[in-house]
Amino acid sequence: MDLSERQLQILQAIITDYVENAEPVGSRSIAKKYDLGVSPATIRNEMSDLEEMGYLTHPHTSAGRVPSDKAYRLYVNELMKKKNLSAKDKRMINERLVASRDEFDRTIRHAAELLSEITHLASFAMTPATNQETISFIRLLPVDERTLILMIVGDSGNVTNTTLRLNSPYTQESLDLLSKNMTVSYKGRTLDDVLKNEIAEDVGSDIEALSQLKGNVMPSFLRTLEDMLNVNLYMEGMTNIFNLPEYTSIDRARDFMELFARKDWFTQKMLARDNGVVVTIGEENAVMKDCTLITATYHVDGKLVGKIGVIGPTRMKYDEITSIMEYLTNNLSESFKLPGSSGDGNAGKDE
Amino acid sequence: MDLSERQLQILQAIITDYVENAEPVGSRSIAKKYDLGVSPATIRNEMSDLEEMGYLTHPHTSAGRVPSDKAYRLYVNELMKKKNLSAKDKRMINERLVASRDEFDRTIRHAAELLSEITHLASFAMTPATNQETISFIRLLPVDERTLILMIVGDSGNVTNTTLRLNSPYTQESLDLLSKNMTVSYKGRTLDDVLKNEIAEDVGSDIEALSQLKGNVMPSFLRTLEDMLNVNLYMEGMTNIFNLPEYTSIDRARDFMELFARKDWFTQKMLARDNGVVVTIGEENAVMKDCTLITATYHVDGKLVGKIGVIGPTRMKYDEITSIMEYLTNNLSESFKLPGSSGDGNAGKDE
DNA sequence: TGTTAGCACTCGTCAAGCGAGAGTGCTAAT
DNA sequence: ATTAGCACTCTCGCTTGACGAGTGCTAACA
Repeated sequence: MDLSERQLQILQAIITDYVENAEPVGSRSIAKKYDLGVSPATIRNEMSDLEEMGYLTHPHTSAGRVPSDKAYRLYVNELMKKKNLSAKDKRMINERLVASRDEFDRTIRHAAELLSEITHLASFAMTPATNQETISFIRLLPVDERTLILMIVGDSGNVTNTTLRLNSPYTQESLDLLSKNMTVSYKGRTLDDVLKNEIAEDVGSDIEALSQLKGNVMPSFLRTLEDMLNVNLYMEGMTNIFNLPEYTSIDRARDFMELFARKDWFTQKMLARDNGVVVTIGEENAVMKDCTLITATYHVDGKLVGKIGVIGPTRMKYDEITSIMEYLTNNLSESFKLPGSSGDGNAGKDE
Repeated sequence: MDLSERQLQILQAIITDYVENAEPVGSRSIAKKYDLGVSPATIRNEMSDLEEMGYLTHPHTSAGRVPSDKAYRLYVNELMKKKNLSAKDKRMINERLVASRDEFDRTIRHAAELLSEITHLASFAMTPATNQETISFIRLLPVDERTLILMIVGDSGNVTNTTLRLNSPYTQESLDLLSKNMTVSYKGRTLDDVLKNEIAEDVGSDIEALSQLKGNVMPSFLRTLEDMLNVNLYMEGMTNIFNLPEYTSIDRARDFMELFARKDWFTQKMLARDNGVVVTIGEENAVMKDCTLITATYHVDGKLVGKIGVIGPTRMKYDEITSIMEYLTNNLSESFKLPGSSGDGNAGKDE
């Protein structure tokens, strides 16, 4: 059963008012503030119907109405109009977001800070998931007779390296051989794949020196792969929620803060979300049943996908926040194109 | 004016009781629980004197007494007896603290987790400050015609490296030359020194190619030094404080949580503290005036110094917590000795 | 038939008042 | 110097009553 035009207007008014004031809104105040051309009594009747349909709830008999998750969902899907960023917010992002590929993590973290500053909510940002990245080549570089650098180059140009110190000296030949050896074995395979299957694989080799070197290198190799796979999560502005009336109860505040302590879990949940701007409201979301979570994705070289997000009470300015996040992720994606590339981010890439 | 034996006993009893129950303690309950052989009235008189001397305070006329910062200070300095770790805590540390030099940061973080789990308070751990570390040598390693690895080796064996991608190709000779060049310039100088003075120094060189390469490398070099200097701070168990009666007020809880958001500032404050086990109570400490902060130091190779710490209300079990921290830092220091070294951690080190 | 005015009713909040309980501080007796 | 006794103070929990906000229903109206 569809809602009438008037019901939609009333619902919209209630949502607007409640988002603003965080207090149950009554029929009279709607009639006064929003010019709907009907009396409070009529509004009351409509409200009663809306409540029956599940769009509104009632804290207690004589309180005003509060929008339900379902109402917000309707609002986000149908009623919400795209909002233009305020000049102030736009300027803030343009001036303060100094994105640089070289300092990837710092940029990401910065974006999260900015996001929480603008929205006055808690926010986070994650570096891209790299489990679909494939290995281009592996190289071992000599440092001194017992020290070497292990370098892994991924297909998106992602380069990671670690320094290893062995218990015994190695030879230059075995180093070169192992480099080739490993490159042949792993080239084109995804990090995920290698990490999961490599433990079982045999390390054996004909040449004694090589075999020994490989035995020394493999643990570091696997650990480095793991590091490459790790998604970094930065959470910012968690304490912002203390300013919101819904978090004056210690218990809710505590629950919220627990997110901080469960970063790994949270990261997993966020990785599982779809790309693009995604809004999950209240019960819809698996993280905090009484919060709304909005995530958006940015791209690196038009390929790898990272996420940023905002967490707050279901009562939030959906239109503004989604616009801000869209703008911000577009900016990030633009900054993270390969240098010199113009279009899809694949030009100028050759190994 | 010194305290009498009886006054000390009473003070001790009040502290013990208050630490346990978090409620103002009255004369009657002390007389009952602790066998001091005097009546409540006598205790009342003594309490009154103790209050006059500043060891106790009075929330209001008809409440019991609460120990002041000064009382805790006296307790920590004079009254407190070293406590043996409970077998349970000892076992927990021994079993769960898998310290490994290779995964330094993870170990440190783990230590913080453990500490907050045992003490049920908020805790933190910092990686060592490296500002006194000196540079041993610098090396540039070729990867492909535009990519190279910059490696900086410190005197304590600390190795850091970054991958650089240049806009234009470089030559092998200029690479070798620059490596030597930089090593000569920076060998023996502290990271701090180089970082502070290098921006001013002239990049100029006779050879054009070298000069250009150097211009490309220097920014990364400086940034990498900065990374080496950065102390990592891990905070754990912040939400533990929600279980304490002193943090049922949202405002205090918020103030506490703000620490999370001010990690840089916090790190600076912690670096400024003395080594060893340091207890600062309430007003004594510059971080949170109504908290107690206990820090302790661990050593790496008997040289670099990192810190772990506990933050909580002034009402805490000083004896237990200091013992735990001492035990934990000893364990860490032991684990972070150079492999193969026995005594001062300087054997087996040769470049 | 949809809309509205009127009114009784419900519920939460706030302030005031009261009694109980805990603890002190003083005084006088030991 | 210590202690028993007692008046006094203050908090806490409970109840009460007034007030305000808001609803839901009914009857009148266009």
